[in-house]
Amino acid sequence: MLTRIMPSPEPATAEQRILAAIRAVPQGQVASYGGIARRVGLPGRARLVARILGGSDETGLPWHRILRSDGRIAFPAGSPQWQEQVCRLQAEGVQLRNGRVRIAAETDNLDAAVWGPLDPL
DNA sequence: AGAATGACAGGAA
DNA sequence: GTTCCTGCCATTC
Repeated sequence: MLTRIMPSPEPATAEQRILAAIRAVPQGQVASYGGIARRVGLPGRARLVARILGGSDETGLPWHRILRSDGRIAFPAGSPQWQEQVCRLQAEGVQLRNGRVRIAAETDNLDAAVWGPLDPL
């Protein structure tokens, strides 16, 4: 049989891969929209990640661990969603300062700070 | 088909 | 350090 053929490196749709990458972010850790996009082989599609995230109603999806590239929460400061995200992050021990994640001085890269040396970003 | 919009990113001021 | 402006992609009017 030729069943062993698995030509496509990406098993699912872009949406599937993106959601999977988001689910993979461990508790107490965060990642950026652009970083997620890169991890699933979609460089430059940060806004697509945002759209998928907002469109998904999946429960248990760690949407609150996804931040902007500068570590700032994407929602308008003070909005209900913003406050919700702040609460969830703090509950996981993420240090925030004015709705912005405090990043270790050593790593200026948000994703590297938390995801560690997984792969080059 | 062209214009506007959005849970973005990066560089300039 | 911050704010502002421009570039990008995909979707919706």
